[in-house]
Amino acid sequence: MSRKGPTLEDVARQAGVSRATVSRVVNGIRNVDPGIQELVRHVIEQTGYRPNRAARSLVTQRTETVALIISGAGDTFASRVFTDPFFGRVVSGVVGYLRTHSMHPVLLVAESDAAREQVVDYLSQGTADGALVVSIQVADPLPEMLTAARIPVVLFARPEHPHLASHVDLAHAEGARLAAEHLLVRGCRRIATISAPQSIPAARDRLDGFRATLASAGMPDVPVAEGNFTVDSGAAAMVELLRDHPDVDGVFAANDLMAQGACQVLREQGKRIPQDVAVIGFDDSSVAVTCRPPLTTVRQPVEKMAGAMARLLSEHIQGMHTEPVSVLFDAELVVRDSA
Amino acid sequence: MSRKGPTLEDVARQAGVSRATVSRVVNGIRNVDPGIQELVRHVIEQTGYRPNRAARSLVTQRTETVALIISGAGDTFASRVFTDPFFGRVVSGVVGYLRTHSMHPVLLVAESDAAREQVVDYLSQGTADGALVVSIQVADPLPEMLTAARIPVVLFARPEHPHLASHVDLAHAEGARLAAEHLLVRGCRRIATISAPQSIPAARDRLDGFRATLASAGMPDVPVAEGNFTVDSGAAAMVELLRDHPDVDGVFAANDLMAQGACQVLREQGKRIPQDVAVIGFDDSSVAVTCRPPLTTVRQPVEKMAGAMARLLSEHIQGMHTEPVSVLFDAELVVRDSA
DNA sequence: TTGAAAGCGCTAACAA
DNA sequence: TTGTTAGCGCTTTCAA
Repeated sequence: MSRKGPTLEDVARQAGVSRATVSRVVNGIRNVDPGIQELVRHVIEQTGYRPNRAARSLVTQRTETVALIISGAGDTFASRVFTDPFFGRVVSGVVGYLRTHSMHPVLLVAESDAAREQVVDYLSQGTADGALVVSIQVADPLPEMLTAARIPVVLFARPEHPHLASHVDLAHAEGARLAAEHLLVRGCRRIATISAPQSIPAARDRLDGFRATLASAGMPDVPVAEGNFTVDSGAAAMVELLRDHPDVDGVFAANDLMAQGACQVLREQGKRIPQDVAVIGFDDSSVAVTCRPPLTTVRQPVEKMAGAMARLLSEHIQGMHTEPVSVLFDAELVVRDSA
Repeated sequence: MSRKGPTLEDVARQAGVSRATVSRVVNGIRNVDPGIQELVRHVIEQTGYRPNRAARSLVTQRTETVALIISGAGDTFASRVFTDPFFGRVVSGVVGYLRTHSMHPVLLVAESDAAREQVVDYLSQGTADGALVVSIQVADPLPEMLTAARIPVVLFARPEHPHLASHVDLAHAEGARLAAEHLLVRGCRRIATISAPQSIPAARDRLDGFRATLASAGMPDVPVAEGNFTVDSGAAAMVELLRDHPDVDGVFAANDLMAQGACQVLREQGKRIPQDVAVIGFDDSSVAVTCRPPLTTVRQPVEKMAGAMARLLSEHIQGMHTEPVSVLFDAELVVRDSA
C-alpha cells in the first residue's frame, strides 16, 4: 500500500548535490549552474521524483487549494443546490480559473450552523488558503465567521454589509431595465412581473429596476406575484397573475426556472408565447434553452463572475488587497423566442 | 496576514505536559488520565488550538481528502459536464458520504491527455488519498494511469476491462426491461427506441435489454434511431423515427434529455403523449420532472451510487480490499405522465 | 553559485 | 499512564 516515492534527499544524493540545490531547481529559482540544473532535472526525470505536498505546505504555509463553499439552510439543501444548473456554472467558472493557476477547489457544504462551525474549523487547520462562498441563505453568518478566523474570503453576490468582504455581483437593476425596455419596445402594455423574496438583495434590485423603468414609461403600477425561484412557484405566480389580470401581455420573471413555470401555465391556458403574452426570464441558465419556447432572458455571466471570484481570492491570498474589493458585472439581454 | 495559531507545543507547555500527551487527547487515544485529559482540553479550548493539517499529513501519509475527477474530452467539455444535472447528483452523493466520514472532495477536471498527466502528477504528490473518477469518454486511459501510479481508484460505471478497477454501476439491461414491459402492459404494439452510441457499455446494455424483452414478447424488430444523449439529438432521432414509422405508439429513449427532445417533436407534430405515443426516458434526472408531460422514466439512483463509490474508495484507502470490487445497483421505474 | 543546518508542527515508537 | 526522541520531506536563511 505504501505509495512513497523517492524524496528530495534521494535525488540530491544521486545527483551528488545538496538538498537545497535540488529544491532550487524544482522551484525554478535562478542562481543554479545550468549544468547542474540539467543534471538534477535528469535525475528527477529518471527517478520519477514528485515533491511531497504536505512537507512543502508545512514550511510554506500554502496549500494551493481553496475551498468552494455552498452555504445555506435546510436538510435537503445540498441535493437541491447541486442539481441547480447555477451551481454547475459556478463550479465551471471557478475550476476554469484555478486550473490555469495551479490551484484546486475543495468542495464544502455548510447547510447548518454546526456545519458552518466545522467548515471554519477545517479551514483553520490550514487546509486551504482561502474560501469562495456562495450563499443561498439570506444573512448568512459564514462570511463573518471566516473573516474572524482570518481566512481570506470572496463572496458571490453582495452581502448584507458590502464592506465586510470582497465579492462579485451583477448589476441586477440594469438587467431588469433591459427586460422592461424589451417588453416595451415589443409593444406590451399590460406588463406584470414574477418576483422573488425581497429579503434577497438581488431579487430586490431586479424588482426595483423593473418597476423604475416601467414607471418612467408611464406605467407606475406593475402587478407583482412573488415566487421562490422554483418552476412550481413560477407556475403558481402565473396562475395568480392571470386570475387577477387576464389581459396581461408581458411577464418578467426574476429567474428562468420561474419563467419556465409561467410558460407552462400560459400554454396550458391556451395563450400563445410570445404573441399573446411575452415572457422574459433571468440568468440564461440551461433551462432557458430547453424551455418551450426557448426563453428570452437576461444573461448573468455566472462563469465569468465565478472566475473573477477565484481571481480575487487568489489576489487576496497573495496579499494584494488590504481592503475588501467588489467587482460588478453587466447583464446582457439574450433574445430567443419567448419575447 | 499570518494566520498561525498556537501549536501542539504551546498547548503542551501551558498544560504542563508533553507534546505526546496533547497529541493523544487530540486524537482521542485512550490511556490518558481523565484529569489530564480535561486539563488539556481546557487549554485547547482556551487557546483556540487547531492541529495543523500539513504537519499531520506529513507523518500519517494521509490527507483525508479524495479527488473527484471528471474525465473526458473536448475543450467545451468542462462547461458542458458541469451543467449536466447528472454531475450535480454525483457531487451530491459523494459529498453526502464523505462529510459524515470527515473527508473532503477536491474537484479535478481532466479533459485532455495533458490534463490527465497533470492530474496523475498532482495526486502523486500525495495531495489526496484516492480518486473517484467519472469518465465521460469511452476507453478513458485515466483509470489505468492512476492504478499504475498506485493511487486507489473507484469508477462510476463499468470500464472496458471490469477487472481493472473497482466501480459501481447500474443494471442497465434490467432497467431497459422495466421500460419495455411497461410499454407492453400499456398496450403499445409499435414500439421504437432512441439509443445512444454503442461504444458505451451502458448504452449497449440498455439497447440489448430493451430488445431482448420485446423479442420475447414477439417483437423481434425494433426500430432504432441513435442519439448522443442531448435534447437536440433526441429530437432529431424522433423526427427520423416518425418519418420511417409514422404509426409508432411507444418510444424508449436511453436518457431523459433525449426523451425530452422526443416529446418536443411529438407535440409539435400533434401527437398526444401518452395517448398517441407513450414515451419513457432513463435516469430520472431533473428534466424528467420539468418536462411536459413529466416523464415516466427508469430511475438511476445516482446519489446512492456516488455514495457507494465514496464508501468503496474509503475502504480501499484503508486497505480493506486487495482486489477490485464492483457494486451493482437496481434500476426502478418511475411512472409519471408520459407513459 | 552552492551547502550546512535549522526548523515547519505533528505522530509514533520506545522507554520509563 | 506519560515523556523522550526521532523523524515525516521540504524550504530557507546564513555562510562559505
